[in-house]
Amino acid sequence: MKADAVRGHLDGLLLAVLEPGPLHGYAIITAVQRRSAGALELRTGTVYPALNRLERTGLLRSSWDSTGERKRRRYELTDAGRRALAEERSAWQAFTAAIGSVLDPAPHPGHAG
Amino acid sequence: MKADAVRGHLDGLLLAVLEPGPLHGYAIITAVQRRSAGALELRTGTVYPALNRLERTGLLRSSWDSTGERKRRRYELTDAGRRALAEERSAWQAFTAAIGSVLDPAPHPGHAG
DNA sequence: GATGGATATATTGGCTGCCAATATATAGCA
DNA sequence: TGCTATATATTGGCAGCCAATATATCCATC
Repeated sequence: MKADAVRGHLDGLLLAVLEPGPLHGYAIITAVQRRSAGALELRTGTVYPALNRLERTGLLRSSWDSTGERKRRRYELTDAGRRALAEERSAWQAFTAAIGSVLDPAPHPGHAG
Repeated sequence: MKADAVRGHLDGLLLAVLEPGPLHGYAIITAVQRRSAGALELRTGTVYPALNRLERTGLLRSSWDSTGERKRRRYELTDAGRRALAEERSAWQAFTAAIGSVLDPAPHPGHAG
């Protein structure tokens, strides 16, 4: 998978892995990696600024998790974030349909043949 | 569809619309638009440099079409272009599988419940 | 014969958005 | 004391597409 591949779809990825429940940044990275079977290896320079931005725009909320060990920032979806995730999913459907139909055109469906 | 959406997939689109037969640049743009049901509107500033690049790298070959009317440059796939198209298609499959599996994870298939 | 739109090709400058590199710090193991 | 994994953060760079612009022909309309 080429490095730049997630361009334009990053927000959806981050929101999606946070859907089941809160995670901290590092765990978000490993979750994306795991769920994509190793295909997507996001960089910290990609993820942390993005999380920050998503919090600024109200799609995520964060809190410092001090339950014991290392300091972690725990991110969770807001209601707006859940709505945005739904939009990202339908945008993804539209995107793959558009590119897919050019890449592999359906051979004239409909009107009997 | 956001303007920047084709980023990273442009070459595949151009190669794909040329698969059935040669086209000139303007027709390539309208073909992409038609095959995507209007979702993808490529710009000349996107397409012409890309066609040029694809010719330089040997995936396309071009010739000036002087059969009558307006001057047109006719592009067609080379053998390398056909191979590249096949690669673009499998890369697209891998890409959509990767993003898709993060965006809509399959709920634990296999190993019985 | 002038205007305007569709067809057709081409180039330049700019910006978005992700990556690579780098920095810092803790914890556990050898 | 050194190595690896965990954990967060920032900076600089640049690939790649778009917007804007330029040119030219053909055809319809006025």
